[in-house]
Amino acid sequence: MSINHAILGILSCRSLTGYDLKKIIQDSPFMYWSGNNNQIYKSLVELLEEGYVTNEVQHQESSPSKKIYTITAEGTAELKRWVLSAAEPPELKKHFLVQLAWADQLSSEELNTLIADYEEEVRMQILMQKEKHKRGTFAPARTKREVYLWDMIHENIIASYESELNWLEKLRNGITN
Amino acid sequence: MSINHAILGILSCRSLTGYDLKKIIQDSPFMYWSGNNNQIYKSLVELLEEGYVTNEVQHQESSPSKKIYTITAEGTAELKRWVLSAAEPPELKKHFLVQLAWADQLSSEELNTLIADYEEEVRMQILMQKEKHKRGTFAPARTKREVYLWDMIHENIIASYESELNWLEKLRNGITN
DNA sequence: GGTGTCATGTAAACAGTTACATGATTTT
DNA sequence: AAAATCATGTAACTGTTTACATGACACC
Repeated sequence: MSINHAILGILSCRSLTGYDLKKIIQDSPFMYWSGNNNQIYKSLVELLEEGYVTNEVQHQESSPSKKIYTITAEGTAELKRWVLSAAEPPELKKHFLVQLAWADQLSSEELNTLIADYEEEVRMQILMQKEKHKRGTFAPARTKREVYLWDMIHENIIASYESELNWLEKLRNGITN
Repeated sequence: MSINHAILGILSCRSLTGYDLKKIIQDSPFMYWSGNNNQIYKSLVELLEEGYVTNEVQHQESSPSKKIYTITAEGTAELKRWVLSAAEPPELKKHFLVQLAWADQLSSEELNTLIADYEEEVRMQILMQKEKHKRGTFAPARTKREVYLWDMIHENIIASYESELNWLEKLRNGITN
């Protein structure tokens, strides 16, 4: 459950509430967790127990009270330790490939429709990612290098989908109707 | 839980035991489930209850008895229904991007090491995929088109990793040490 | 004598999703 | 009048992983 580390990362930029974190994670293209309440609020309790964050309750008139979470020195150290930890290969779960594997029972028309539907989905993802990036809800820019890294993260995601589109074109060309 | 459908797909090629299915799924590059016992044997019970498969117990001298599962007509119909169902976008969970997002606190050397480690991981994945493909434990080849589809599935995975390597090169070039 | 393969299954834990619950304010 | 936003949290379920359990045989 490394959403804890993602939360630590976000909190290393600025202090936020669980509600804020939830929105940031839901809107993020690369923090791939759904960002549901259960995950966020549980993680924050854990991080609190481990001493990686502290919180300050802020009562507000005419609004529910907030808990503003702030990273501690131990939290910052743990974040760095984790960032340096062993890189893992990407987890690529392509449901579509499993469908395609058993698609030989389909007619040419059905197969073409299936492929077209997937292509449509991929194009939609690209649009959504670009839209998210333009609106740019949350992007730290503490140094030039950090701005570059975040741009490259965005590019990575776009490149993945575009590689998928290239493959789809080749797939389509190879299917003799 | 669409591992059920993947199992139906495999059984549509030939009748197999849970143990066989486990090995096939574990060795498969695109059937992304871990293929642990719990998943396989539970799925088979479910598929049996739904009437999508039947099984035949085969007692063996000097070996544990087998249950050989065979797909039914309803199973074949369900498989086709699922193959035609709405295509989903790929699920790309890149742990590394989350690390990179908070990597600005690292020194140039540390960052380079992190990137090099990831590149190594990706290269390793490519080798493993190609090795799996060469050994080719399970690949249906009932028609020319099916052979083509399975080749393209393999190519898709390789292309994904290669796109990652291209991006890594660009990332490395853009980092001014 | 230890490890690996064949073959079945269960238990416990962890991760993740959807939905529920509250309650005030603001927007449509 | 209904829906969305702010803000917290819980409950129930599904999915997934790791580990346990059995037992015979084959290989080194």
